Amino acid sequence: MHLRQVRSFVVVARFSSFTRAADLLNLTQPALTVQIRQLEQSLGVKLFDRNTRAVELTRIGREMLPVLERLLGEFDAVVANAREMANLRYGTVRIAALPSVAATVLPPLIARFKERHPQIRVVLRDSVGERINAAVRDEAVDFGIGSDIEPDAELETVPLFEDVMRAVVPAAHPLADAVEIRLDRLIEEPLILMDKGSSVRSLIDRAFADGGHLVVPAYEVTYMSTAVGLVRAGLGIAILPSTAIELRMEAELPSLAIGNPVLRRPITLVLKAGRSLPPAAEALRDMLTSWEA
Amino acid sequence: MHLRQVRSFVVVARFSSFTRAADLLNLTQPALTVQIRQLEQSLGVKLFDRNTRAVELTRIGREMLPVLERLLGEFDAVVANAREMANLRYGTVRIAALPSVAATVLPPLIARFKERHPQIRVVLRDSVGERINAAVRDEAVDFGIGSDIEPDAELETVPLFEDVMRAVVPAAHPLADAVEIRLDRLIEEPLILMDKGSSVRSLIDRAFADGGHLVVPAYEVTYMSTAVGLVRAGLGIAILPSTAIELRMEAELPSLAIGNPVLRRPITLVLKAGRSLPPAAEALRDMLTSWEA
DNA sequence: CATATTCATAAAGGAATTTTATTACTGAAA
DNA sequence: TTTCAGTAATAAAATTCCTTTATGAATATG
Repeated sequence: MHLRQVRSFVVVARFSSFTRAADLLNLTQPALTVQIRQLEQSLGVKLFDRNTRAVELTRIGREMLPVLERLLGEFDAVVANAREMANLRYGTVRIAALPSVAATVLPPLIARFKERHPQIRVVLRDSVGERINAAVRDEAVDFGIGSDIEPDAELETVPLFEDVMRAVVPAAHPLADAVEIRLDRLIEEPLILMDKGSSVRSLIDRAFADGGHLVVPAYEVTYMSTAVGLVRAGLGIAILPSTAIELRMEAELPSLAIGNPVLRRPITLVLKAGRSLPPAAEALRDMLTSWEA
Repeated sequence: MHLRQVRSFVVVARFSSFTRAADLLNLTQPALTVQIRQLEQSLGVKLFDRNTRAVELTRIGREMLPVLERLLGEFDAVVANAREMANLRYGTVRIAALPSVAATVLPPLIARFKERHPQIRVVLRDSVGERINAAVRDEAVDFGIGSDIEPDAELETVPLFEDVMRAVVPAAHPLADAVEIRLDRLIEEPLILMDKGSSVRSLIDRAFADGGHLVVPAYEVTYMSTAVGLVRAGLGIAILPSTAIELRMEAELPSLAIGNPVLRRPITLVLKAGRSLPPAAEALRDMLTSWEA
């Protein structure tokens, strides 16, 4: 049985006429006659009683019509649904991102995306690096945004931008007017750092270790806003990603570039290798990769 | 979208392999590749991520698989259902018949039919002549069995057999040993006749009228069994169709042929003109027309 | 590094479907 | 009753579509 035949059956039944049905279907009448005959043969039952003057459903045809019509409608709905996904008029994008990115870079991007594609749902999950990779691996998310991804055959990474660390100092601090500070100079100050396990912290620990230092932070916090609060209270200097600083504090607190070495954190897109994305996710990814910060 | 493509989709998904799926579908692998590509194009979305080493559903493919599988199953169920009807393994036959026929000739016939086709349901409705025709006309029944059908463009009739009227007399009646009786001789007896409106009664009234007589029955009954009861009580002579007498009373009561004129009632099959019958109804009709009483 | 396996592609062949042209039938009108 | 108009069925030709054959490209395995 072919769907085309079923479609023809429904139209012939509706019009009680092969000629008019053929018109609507953009077919010639003999083609339609053949289609109905084939459908009847594949079902083994007559669907229409027809002569040159009238076409009428048989009892069995009458019984089958609503059933087949419903099934046809469901098929069409599936197709329509798929096409809406293809046209970005329906769908969901699932992302896992580092909290710093999820809180700063992504919101305006997602806002622009929603503006363009209001019917697409975006699910954003903030997680630490390792969980991002895991989520991408089991396809719990369409893609992830992380940092410092170790090479993994299952994962494919695309560099997005580099996040440079800056030192955030209290307004009253003697360094407040400086432009840049060397990393080893910071060791003398009470430091406010992110928890161990965060990608920002690993980067800082590694940099200090490379310089022969061991950091003992004055405060360890989970959220960047806490770090900012501690700085504002004059309790120490925080080392935070520049994206977060630019977006969240504006001119409120002074921040200094860190030199020698510059602390860079590459922010990368994480994709499951060899897997295509749903159209909506692809569109968002494209906006992300072509994005000028 | 074609059902064939959907079928292929399901099989490829099940096997995660074009080659093995093609095997199962009795196709070559390139043909299958083309089918899946076409399906993807008609839907506008990728269903599989594939390389030469692995075939895996995309997220959208994974979402669509159960839906399409269900729809495919429903289609197959419709086809299977139709084929079972064609093979007389499922279906219903609806008949409207005169009460005398419904009570006597049909039961053994239906019994034989059910023996041969146990899964077919037979719905038998007993009605008077006019209602039989109406039921056939609006296709409330597949066919009818009546008598004395006036020509009607919408109806087609097939003679089945002739029902001959006989006089049923009480065992103690002086005529009990006779073989035949003339119709005009019956007028002298107390007669037990069916209600006006029944086809048996019309036949009798007409016959008497032709002979210049007006019948005034001693009893008018609705059911033949009532008539038989009255005869058994010695209250009169009943004029009943021979089929009914043979089948229901056996040797219990004597009955006489009626001569000059013989009262015949043609029993005919009534069909809606130009309409085909469902397979089950056709089978029962065939048994009926080829039946030796 | 070679090999075997697997999916993709292109061209040729074959199958199925559609169109064109015609016939046969039916109901309505002359 | 006959004719006419309209309709579905049929047959053959043309076309479209699909499948196969042959081959290529990619990748994991030994």
